[in-house]
Amino acid sequence: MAPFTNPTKHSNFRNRTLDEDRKIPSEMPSRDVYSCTKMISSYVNDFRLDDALQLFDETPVRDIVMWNLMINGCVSCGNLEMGLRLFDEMPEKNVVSWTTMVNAFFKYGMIEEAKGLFREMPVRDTAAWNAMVHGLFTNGRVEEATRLFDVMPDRNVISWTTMISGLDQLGRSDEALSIFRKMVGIGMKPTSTTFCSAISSCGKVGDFILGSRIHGQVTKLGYVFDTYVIASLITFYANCKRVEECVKAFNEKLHQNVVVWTSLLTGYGANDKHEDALRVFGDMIRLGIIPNQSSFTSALNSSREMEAHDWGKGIHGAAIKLGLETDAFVGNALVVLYSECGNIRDGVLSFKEITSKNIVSWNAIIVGCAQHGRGEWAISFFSQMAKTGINPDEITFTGLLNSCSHSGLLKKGRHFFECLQQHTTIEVKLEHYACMVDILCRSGKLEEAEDLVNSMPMEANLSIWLALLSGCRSQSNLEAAERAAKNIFDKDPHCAAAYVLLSNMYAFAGRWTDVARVRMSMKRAGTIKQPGRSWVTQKGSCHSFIASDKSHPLSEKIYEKVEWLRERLRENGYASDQRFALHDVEEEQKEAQLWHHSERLAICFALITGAEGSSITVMKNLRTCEDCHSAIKLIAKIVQREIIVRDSSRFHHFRDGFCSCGDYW
DNA sequence: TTAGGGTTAG
Repeated sequence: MAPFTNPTKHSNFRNRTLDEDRKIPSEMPSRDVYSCTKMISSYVNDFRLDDALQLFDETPVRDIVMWNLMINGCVSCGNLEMGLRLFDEMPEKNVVSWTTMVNAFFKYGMIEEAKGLFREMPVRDTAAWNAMVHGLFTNGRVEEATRLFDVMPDRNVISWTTMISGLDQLGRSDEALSIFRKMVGIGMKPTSTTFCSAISSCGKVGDFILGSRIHGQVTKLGYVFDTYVIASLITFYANCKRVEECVKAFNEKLHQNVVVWTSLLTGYGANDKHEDALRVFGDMIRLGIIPNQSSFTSALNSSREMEAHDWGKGIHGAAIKLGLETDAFVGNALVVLYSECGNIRDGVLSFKEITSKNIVSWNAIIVGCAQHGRGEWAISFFSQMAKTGINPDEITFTGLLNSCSHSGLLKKGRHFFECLQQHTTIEVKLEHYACMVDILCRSGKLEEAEDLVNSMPMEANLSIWLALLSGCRSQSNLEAAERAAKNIFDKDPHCAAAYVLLSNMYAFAGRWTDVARVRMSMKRAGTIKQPGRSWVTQKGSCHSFIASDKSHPLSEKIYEKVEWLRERLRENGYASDQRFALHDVEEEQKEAQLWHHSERLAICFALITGAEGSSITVMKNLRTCEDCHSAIKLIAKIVQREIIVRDSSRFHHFRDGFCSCGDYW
């Protein structure tokens, strides 16, 4: 070890490792309290509590600063008990010691203990009062915090800022802004911290005028280069849908701060500019700014919005390298990304990686399984969730009921609905009724479904009546369908889905006069049927098709593939179900029409462009027709590829001549 | 220039 001329006074600890430093005090004849305190502080910052405590124990002379630091160190390293023991043992306590302990209790959610300690304090300064107000806010006690602020003897700028940020963070940004106005009114000068919270509030309530005015003020005061202020400004402009202003605020200087970058990334996402968001994410990585949990969450959400499965997978890889895939926010985003991009297997794997699963994680996986018709998986996840002690909420039940509907689980569906109504305090909402109606309809219990709609405690909405109407279609019950349709048209005379369902039902029954009548009323109502559209996303580009579409650059090859498949299917004895063509045309034309449905064009596009043997994912805006459903089962078998189709309500996994929905959708 | 109180993205 290098000799020291005067290690006590002049040792320079910079450029040394903690362990090198560690040797110094024990070799010194009399330890300097100041340097030991500094060392303890370093250990604590590195979460090396044992080393900190050892040094603390070995130090013969300990002043109150060291005691206070050690208490705080125990608490911030997660050992409240030790902190409390030191607090009890310390020979003399000052106001800082008491405040440190009050904060410790709040940190662990021990509100009553914190309040008790505050009452016992022999002396309370403004910082102690501020700690109380802040602690109450962070534990959700808005009213108590406000009351305390009202009665505290002195208020400084920190007291006011605590109020503003506390209210803002608990969703009461309008009240936060009135406190801000009051503060300015009495002549109290806000600091950059105050401005941050006020700007955040402006964004949440959409007060563009006040936010811009504050922006002017912070510029004048020279706070505009403060990273906190910049990040708040970017988010404020994003919330106000002023993306250009976000970019302007960001471009004020070259940033190295991850939060500022993430604000921009998230801001783009919040304004549906997902490509820009992902570009920002790429720039961050190129510039060596290490993305954190939030950056990953936003980037994954943007990938999901773009249905860019391959990009999402790349971002997932980057998250794994940083060990962030186990984080709940990142993990939840991954589960939703994968399941919405048709890849429920990776959704489940990502879910399993999450270390601390929260209600959002459980809901994400249950809803994901529901969308993919994996009812049994969803129910099994639900039982696992119950074992962890996390209580289900209304989303969990929507997911469960949807699972039962998409997997045809009538008994389980009834059980969960009854459970929701009788054994929870969760409010039964319209969507729960819609799911139950769906379950009953799809199990052939049309009458019971109608009874349920008629006996509901609230008025049925459009989607409930539509669920019933769809049920009537699959049961071919025209009479009940007409009743449901009447209720729909009473509410919305423009409902395209209802016109289409009804007219298809008449066409099915060969009642062409009624078909014409429905089409006529649809025309009179000025309603236009939404055209069926299917698309495939590759490397962030969306290739979209409508029926008989010839606009794609690869159109010629796509139609060649269509003909090729048509021939292969015919060889396999496939006969198309021409009831789905639904037009008064020659038989041959009807078949050709079916072959030019958008999903078949999209599948052929994916077949000629995707890698050999890889699975194909197609998204569709409407429900897949039954003929396409049968055809795709065979196509999957012939080309030996998995074909995943997401229609308007769920995912279908076609493989080897079968569909995961079991022809039940 | 070693202890307690307020801030940014999701």
